Amino acid sequence: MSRVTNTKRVLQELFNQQETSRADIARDLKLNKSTVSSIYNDLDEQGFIEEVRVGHSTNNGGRRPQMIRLDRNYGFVVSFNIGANHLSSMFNFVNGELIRYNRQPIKDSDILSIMQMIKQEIMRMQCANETKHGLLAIGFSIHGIVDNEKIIDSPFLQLQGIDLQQYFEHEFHVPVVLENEANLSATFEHDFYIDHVVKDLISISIHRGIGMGVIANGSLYHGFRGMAGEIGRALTTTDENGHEGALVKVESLCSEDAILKQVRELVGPAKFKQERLADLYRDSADVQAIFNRAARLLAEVAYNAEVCFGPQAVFFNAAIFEELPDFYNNLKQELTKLGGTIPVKMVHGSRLTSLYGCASLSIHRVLQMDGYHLKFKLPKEIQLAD
Amino acid sequence: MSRVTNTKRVLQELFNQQETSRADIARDLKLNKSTVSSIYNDLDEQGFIEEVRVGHSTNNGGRRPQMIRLDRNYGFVVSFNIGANHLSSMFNFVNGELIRYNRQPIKDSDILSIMQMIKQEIMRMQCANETKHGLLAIGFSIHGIVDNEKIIDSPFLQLQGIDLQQYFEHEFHVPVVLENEANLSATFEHDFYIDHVVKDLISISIHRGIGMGVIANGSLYHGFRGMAGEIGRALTTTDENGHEGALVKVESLCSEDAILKQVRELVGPAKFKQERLADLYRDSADVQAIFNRAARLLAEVAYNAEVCFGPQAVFFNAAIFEELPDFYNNLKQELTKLGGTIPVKMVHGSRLTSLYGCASLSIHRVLQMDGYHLKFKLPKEIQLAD
DNA sequence: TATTAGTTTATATAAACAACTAACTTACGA
DNA sequence: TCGTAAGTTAGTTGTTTATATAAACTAATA
Repeated sequence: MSRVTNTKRVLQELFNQQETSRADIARDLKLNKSTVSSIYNDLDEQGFIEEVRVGHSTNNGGRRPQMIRLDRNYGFVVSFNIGANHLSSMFNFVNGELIRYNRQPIKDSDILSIMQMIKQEIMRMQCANETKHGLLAIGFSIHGIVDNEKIIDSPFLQLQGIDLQQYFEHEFHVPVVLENEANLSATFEHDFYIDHVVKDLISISIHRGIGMGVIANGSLYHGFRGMAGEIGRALTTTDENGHEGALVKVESLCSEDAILKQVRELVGPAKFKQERLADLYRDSADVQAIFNRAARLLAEVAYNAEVCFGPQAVFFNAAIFEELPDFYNNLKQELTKLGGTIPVKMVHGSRLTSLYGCASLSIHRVLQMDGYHLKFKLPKEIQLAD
Repeated sequence: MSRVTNTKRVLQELFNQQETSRADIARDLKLNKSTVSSIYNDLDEQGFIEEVRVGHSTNNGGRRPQMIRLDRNYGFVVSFNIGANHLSSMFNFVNGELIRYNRQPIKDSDILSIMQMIKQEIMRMQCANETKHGLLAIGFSIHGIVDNEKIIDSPFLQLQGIDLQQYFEHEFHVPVVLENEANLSATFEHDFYIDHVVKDLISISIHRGIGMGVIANGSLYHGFRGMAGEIGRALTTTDENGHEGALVKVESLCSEDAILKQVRELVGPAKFKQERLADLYRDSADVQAIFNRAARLLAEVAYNAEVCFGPQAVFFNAAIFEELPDFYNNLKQELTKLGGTIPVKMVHGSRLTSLYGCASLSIHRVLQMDGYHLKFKLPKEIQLAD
């Protein structure tokens, strides 16, 4: 093993254990104590190490270990999600812990003014910075196809030829990472859901469109030209009343946007604005019908994915499920009907998943730990329910 | 880099170039000439190297290189495919080249007598052996679910509790590998179709059942408990005449076995035996209808897979396509109708793909090169057509 | 004579090893 | 109860060993 590899393995150990010691690391990695000691000194010099406390001896006695962990004050990363009406931003310490989450409305959808907001947001945090190295990386959660750090298609955001990565790398002199939103949610579920080792999972995101992120063999799977998991673009027929309908995209029928649009058209814009979605659902069989069809379609899509990938678990990220648990329960029933057998999980706090996933991606990049599994603590704002 | 890694990289280079030289390897791997020289001597001692010819100098002069390649006479591997009526076996040199292919009928389907045949087949080759190390590994192509070298489910072959791996490892003292048939075909397409670099592909096999093998990020994807690609088990409705039918497995409608059974029932056993399948197809609209439905179903399945995985190419391995090209063309049309855009390839010589894939797997195992891409020469008995 | 292939020798890096110090627990005798 | 010896564990400091590189070599060409 080369020095570089061993250093990465020590850093990984430092990251993944709550706290550890040099002796522990040597035992776990089957390295000599002196090797670990040497690498430790390198890492310490770079500011990666925080001494937590002095540990206990065993019952047999012996010198007490100095317990250490990754120093979260090494630096921070920031992630952005440009939504339909809001710009979400999240700052995280290098260990993934939350520093600040913010969600601000976007008045006009002009890309330049959004970029201005992003810049301000970063500069504000840079002023308040108390970490050793400050800003380490910037990440963007993209609602579109991303291949090899390049945005191939961005249906919901007009970029007007602007290269986000290039601009912000020049502005802040740190790496800028771009990744598809569903892929980032999948990354979140893989890296933060660490009670169980899940190396193969799919994560279905339902927001303005529908996307699926895939973790295969413990790492994100992009497919050719980033096309993996583009299930929203799958075609289905609009066969409503028995007679065969036209071929349309799945997401034009059961994305959050599409569903809300159907409900709005059904109940009228006034009532739609006044009442809560849950009330509209409860009181109207017609509204329920819209959701039932969406649930059926989503179940089909999820079932197909389950058969193809044979994952260990399926995750759903959808604010509309949180708002309307009946919708989710309906979907689960439809899935069972089709023959689905894999555990299905629903994320409470789906607004945050792609940002946390983005933080993980940035941190991997900054630490040059791509391909290494870093385990993050599940934030308390997010729950994974059945 | 450690010695072990560098040795593997040199061996990989030796494998993947038709012929090369020490100087070339040093340049390609960016290693020092002396490092390569040292590793070369190790490999030479082990018998991996064959000196081919003395190369040419450049126009500037200079000593001529000694051209070398992997010595195929290092040893051989053997692969078996236990089919419905036949036992296929294939012997390959360590570089993947064919030594012998054999297909013999199985009189009774008793597992013990099949094992006896396998043993004899191997011993016969061991007698004729002229390679340095003889038999290196034994592989089995399994029509069923395999997880982590264990057969989870084998619907077409009654194993009666016999552990193939354990038995043959004890008998011949070489590693025995087990892998799913569709996965092996996918491995073949990945490792032998080397004109284009294809890191993400799916390979659909239609024989007694229907299976899909997946190469993701350049390596075989198994999914949780080997369940990836079990598309034959997907459910579909038997909605024939407008009214909704029962849920049945896809492979119960469009596997080769299922199709032939339907045709036999339609035309009667006598006629089915006498005439060629192509003639039956040409002469009967009813027979065509059976195939058309199968084509539609297969297109659906393939399209779903394409959307989920976003592969660079889709391969079909099916003897029935070779026998009936119209069936395949039909499938391609249906795929286009659904919106498929990915290149589709059909394998001529599909009987051999899983055996060649198995050889690749065994060779990877023997050389301890798992995770390294070894490029094999496409055998002339197999063509990949559009 | 310049150039390239490949080997030999010397040197630097880094991992393992062995022996060390530091700091603890336990057992036991006074 | 105290004190001390024996045993255990953490972590450091030379020393040895493995291995990659660099430099200097030989061999063989245009």
